[in-house]
Amino acid sequence: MLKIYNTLTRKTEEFQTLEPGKVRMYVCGVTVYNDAHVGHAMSAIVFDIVRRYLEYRGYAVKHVMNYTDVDDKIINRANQLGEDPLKLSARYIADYAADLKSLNVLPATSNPQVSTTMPLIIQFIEGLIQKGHAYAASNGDVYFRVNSDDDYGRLSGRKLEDMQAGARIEIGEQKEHPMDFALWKAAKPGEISWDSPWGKGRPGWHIECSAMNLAELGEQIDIHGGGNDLIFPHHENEIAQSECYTGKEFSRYWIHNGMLQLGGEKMSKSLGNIISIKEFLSKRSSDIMRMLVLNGTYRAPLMFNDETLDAAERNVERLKSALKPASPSAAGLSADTLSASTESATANFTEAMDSDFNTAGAVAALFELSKSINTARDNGATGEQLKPAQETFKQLAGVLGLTLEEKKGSSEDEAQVEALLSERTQARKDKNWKRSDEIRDQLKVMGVTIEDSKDGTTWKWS
RNA sequence: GGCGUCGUGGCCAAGUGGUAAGGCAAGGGUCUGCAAAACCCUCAUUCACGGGUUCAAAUCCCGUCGACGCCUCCA
Repeated sequence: MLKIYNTLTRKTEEFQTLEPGKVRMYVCGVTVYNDAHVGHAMSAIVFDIVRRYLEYRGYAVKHVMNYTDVDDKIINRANQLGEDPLKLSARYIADYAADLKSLNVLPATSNPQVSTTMPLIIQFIEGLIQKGHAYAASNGDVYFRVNSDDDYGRLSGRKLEDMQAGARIEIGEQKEHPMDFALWKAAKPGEISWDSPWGKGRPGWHIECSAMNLAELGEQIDIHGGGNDLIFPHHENEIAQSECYTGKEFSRYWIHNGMLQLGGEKMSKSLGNIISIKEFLSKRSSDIMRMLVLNGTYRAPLMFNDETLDAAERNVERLKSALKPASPSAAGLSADTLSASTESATANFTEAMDSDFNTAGAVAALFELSKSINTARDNGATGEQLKPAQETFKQLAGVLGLTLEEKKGSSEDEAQVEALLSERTQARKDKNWKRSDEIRDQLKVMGVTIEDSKDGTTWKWS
């Protein structure tokens, strides 16, 4: 039985879907105006794992991830670059999709955008006004009336009275209550805008997600996810809008990932301590990023530094070792030692993942199995004997989204490596250790690691 | 100041009442011409601190200290 920690109730609860066998999941995506960073990667990977595991458990998952392509920051950036804001965001949407692909994150079932959801957003706001949950100000802004929602604050555990200290009404805003938030913002001169019953303008940040949820998944969903920095105000406001509009409970489970920590601080655009996904992937593999996430707890802060990354890299290498083929000279094992360990590893894997996606425990189960496979191979197991365990191993690693693929080089480089290796093999036959070690050093510089064994020499790019 | 999450070995970290998973690093060993990889062994009587509940607590309760996140945009 799968259990999930629900931010809404602050408890770990049994997972039950609205509709048997089907999961409707909405995850807040990114605002597209510059390169995505490894913090975004963490979030994308966390929910990719959630999705993959739900599918492994037999659910049909409808996974929606939005793109915020209408926003102040996009407009500012577009002005700086002298580019059309929607062109700018289209560019970064393509860019982010490519980043996700290189991180082995499965594409969402759909990726709605604000700019193409405009009629529904307007309809949504009109509905809220009709029900008395929103009001239009004379300047063309529309605000959500927080006092009209008795439950306001229940996701973040705040009370309106407590929040007023920090709240301020900006100059030019015409709010009834300091915590009222914008559903629609009147256009400033020269800004991109859409026609509405309240004049030209554009949507506030939160309403888009409520509208897209409704459009893509209906009035009620099973899982709503995002970074824990979105709990307030974004998700709080989404709940308020959606529930006031439909009169029904919006999402049953709220899942929030913790923040990536760089030097003891959250990595974020505003702090400027950013490492982009592209920059990361130019130095390390996507499996290493994913292993870093798997090694931790998705809800807790994740330490991102050379030490934790090096450990993740070693972990990936260790897992890869389980997939090495049997020795060609293997005599075979007389007894089957692997099927029992395969079974127990699978059980441990599932048990861990069932406990609120305990990926660290799931990886530990993979290490167990990897050790059993390697021991069997060392003891002379044949390829046939290793195969079932290795297949299970690959399947479970795949549920976590690990590729366990070796790096690839160009064919010209490979030809050169092969030539050097055959020279080295001859040198070793001649017991010319000096030349043999020279070649090994030379290959090392080229980025090639070699391993000698009774059955010959194997190599890989490192 | 308010709300929330959390403090487990050198590092990352699992474990929410029954006597401390796993990985990295470190040390020793098997194998190897030497390496590398793999495998074996060693590595927290103790879970921030102080009280309390219990036959029994890292796990529950109270307090203290500390870290991080949110309260403005943020995955």
